[in-house]
Amino acid sequence: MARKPAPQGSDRRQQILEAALDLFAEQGLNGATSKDIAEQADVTHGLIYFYFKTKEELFKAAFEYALEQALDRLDVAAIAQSDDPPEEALTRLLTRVLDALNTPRMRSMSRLMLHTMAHDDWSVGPLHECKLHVRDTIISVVDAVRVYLDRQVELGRIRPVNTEIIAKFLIGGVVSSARWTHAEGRDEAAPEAVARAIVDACVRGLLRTD
Amino acid sequence: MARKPAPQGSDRRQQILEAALDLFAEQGLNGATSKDIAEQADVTHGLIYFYFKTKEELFKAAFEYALEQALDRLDVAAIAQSDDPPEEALTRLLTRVLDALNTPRMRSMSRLMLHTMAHDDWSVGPLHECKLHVRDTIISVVDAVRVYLDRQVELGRIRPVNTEIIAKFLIGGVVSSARWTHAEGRDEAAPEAVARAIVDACVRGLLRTD
Amino acid sequence: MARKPAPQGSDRRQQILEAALDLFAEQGLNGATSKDIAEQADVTHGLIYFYFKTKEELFKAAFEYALEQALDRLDVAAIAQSDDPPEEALTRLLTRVLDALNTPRMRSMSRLMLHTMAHDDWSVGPLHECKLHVRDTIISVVDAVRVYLDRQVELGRIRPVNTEIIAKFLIGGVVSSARWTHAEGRDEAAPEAVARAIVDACVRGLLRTD
Amino acid sequence: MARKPAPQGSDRRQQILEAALDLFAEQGLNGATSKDIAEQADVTHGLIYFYFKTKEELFKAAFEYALEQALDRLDVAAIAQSDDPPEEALTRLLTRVLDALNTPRMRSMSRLMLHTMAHDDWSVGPLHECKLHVRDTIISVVDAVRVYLDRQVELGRIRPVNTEIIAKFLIGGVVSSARWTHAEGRDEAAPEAVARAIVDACVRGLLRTD
DNA sequence: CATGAATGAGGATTCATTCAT
DNA sequence: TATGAATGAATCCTCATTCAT
Repeated sequence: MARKPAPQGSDRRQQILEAALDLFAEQGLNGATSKDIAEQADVTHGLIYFYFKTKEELFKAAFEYALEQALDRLDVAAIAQSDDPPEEALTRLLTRVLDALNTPRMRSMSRLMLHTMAHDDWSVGPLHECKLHVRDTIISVVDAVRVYLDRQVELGRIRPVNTEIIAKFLIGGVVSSARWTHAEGRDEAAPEAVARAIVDACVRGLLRTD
Repeated sequence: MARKPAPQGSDRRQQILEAALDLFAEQGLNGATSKDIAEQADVTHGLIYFYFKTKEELFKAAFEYALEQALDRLDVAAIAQSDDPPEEALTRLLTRVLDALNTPRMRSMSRLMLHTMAHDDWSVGPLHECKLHVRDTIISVVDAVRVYLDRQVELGRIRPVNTEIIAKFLIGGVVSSARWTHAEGRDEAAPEAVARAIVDACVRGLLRTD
Repeated sequence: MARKPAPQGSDRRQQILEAALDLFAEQGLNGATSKDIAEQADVTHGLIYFYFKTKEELFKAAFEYALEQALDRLDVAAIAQSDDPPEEALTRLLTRVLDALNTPRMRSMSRLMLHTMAHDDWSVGPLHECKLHVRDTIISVVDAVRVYLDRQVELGRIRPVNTEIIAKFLIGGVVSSARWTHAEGRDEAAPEAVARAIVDACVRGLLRTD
Repeated sequence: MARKPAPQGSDRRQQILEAALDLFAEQGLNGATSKDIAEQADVTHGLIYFYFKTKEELFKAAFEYALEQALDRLDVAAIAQSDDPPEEALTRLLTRVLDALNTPRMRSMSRLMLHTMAHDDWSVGPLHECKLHVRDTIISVVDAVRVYLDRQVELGRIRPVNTEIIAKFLIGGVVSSARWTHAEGRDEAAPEAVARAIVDACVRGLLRTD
């Protein structure tokens, strides 16, 4: 996931990548046509095939470009290594995820990932690599959370629970609820409030104990 | 140009709907071709257009057909009205959701919903109605959970929390984690164990209190 | 051109014929679909093929049905046999033609004829017969006028001119001008006034002689 | 998927236009398939849609291309401005019209116009524009004749008649008679002889005056 | 007679991809 | 590098026609 040095003189390549990312995210692999992408990138149709062998290659490239940006933003390493107590650390994590998903670019990303994961039959070729890439990315995020939780268990700060399940659940829950809220078109509490509410419930539990 | 009599007791419309559901779910609206659908439905290509005006109309019909089945299975009404204590009621709910998502049909459904929700520009026509339908379905499920939680708050069984956020989070989390687990290809703990782990963590809290 | 006795119980056949006539006239052979015709005839799609072997047969049948009506109305025999002086006889003729072309049915007819004549390659099958039929009809009308003119020449009432050319010219001119006027959407002088103006010019000549 | 270089000095757009003109004229908008047109133009099927957005757009383009040629040939301005006496001027006009209609291209044109005018329901889109174009063209020709006749009336060379009606009648008559004669398949007197006969009759009148 | 489901060939249109320039 | 004309396979959809009921 280290950033490949940009090929020489590749403003155009970059433009195409950005346009592709937007359009693929909005319309899917089939929905976005190479012509549309060229137009949006302000580039001639044929040029796409100078920089990318096929549309699927372009898809993969756009995908990787996006995933890189996303991971940079989330900074999962910091999560895993944090020593802050659960309430703080998790609130920070979920807030960051929610914030990330609120930029248009990341919303595109998120959609792209859905599209990608939803394909049963991309079992070969560039599209298969995409799926693997997405899977790895999700795993790396979930794992970071799991590592953090495991340590907290060791430290005796949280009860011994199935940390893998909980990690998936935390990330998945916050992503889904962000998506749904957006889809509903409702304005909603600020990301941080949401994160705080979720963390409060999960960390302290729902039961009334007083 | 001739006409083969319909095999006894076969409902071609139904066959088409089922085939469409599977293929749309796997490949999306654009990816699944009308020809593929016809083939899978064991029906001639042209017949699709006898029963459905356009591909989008078919998509919508398949969608509604699936959503109905899904809602029947989940039986959201029972959730809302339950008086069981949180631990039991929520475990039952999440187990049911996870179970539901484990049938191929429901997995198709779930994918179909992702595809559908992911489209920003279906703002008119049959596809728009699909989006609304999905949104309504999600809302109805989330609402059932919220209603249940609200009552438990009133009854003093759980702390006063933002029940809307928690409801979304619970449902979203379990759906996402199911999807990811499936995508990883790993076999995993039985749905009920997952549900129990999640409920245990959320209801009692993660913090060590002893 | 004698009227075939209507086949028993053939309201339906009649309905189909009428509907076909309207639609073919408006949209041409290819433009009007058998389904449209069935719908307009208030008859099921399949029934058309009980009464007519193919769409082309139907076209032909509708055509003949229409030509019959048209010829009845024009009563060309009366023209040929008239002994009235040119000014009167021709005014009457042209008026009748213009009147005929003003009913919707006849306007349909006229369009149908245009469509039909315009096809170079209907050289076999029912469509060829249609072309021949139209040609014969036109010839029969033109001939009636020619016969009348010839007689008037014999009688010394009109100068010896090429009566065939003049006959075609008279009929063609009045038909075309009717069509154009209609196409322009302008309201126009009454048919009789038009006929009178034309006849006046042609019969007395355009030159100032006083 | 490859690309053959355009044969030297060939204008594909032009080829398509010419082919479309011929086929539309012969078979109408629906009758002529895009595939046929491509074949006749010696061009691949897909290329049509590179130059023309839709078949209707192509129809319109072919039409306009043809109308332009036609108007150039007829040189209506010269008619309107002529000061020659009626007999000469009109004979020249009608001869030119008849000559024009004798080239295959103009015969195509004439048929195309028939097809076009015959459609009641082209009330929007490119086809509507076609109808308007045809109407304008006819009007411009008829008007040129009318202007000429009006002047001759002023000059006292011809009697005061309804020049609009007569102009339509002259043009319409000569066009129709040309069409019918062609449809009959008969060889016929030379265009000039026909024109002369018609003009002789109309200008001097049919009545015997000696 | 009448129905309407079923068929399959064919039509318009799109689009990924190539390649001469 | 960059262009845009050219290709052809594939797609959605229509429609004349048939036939069991």
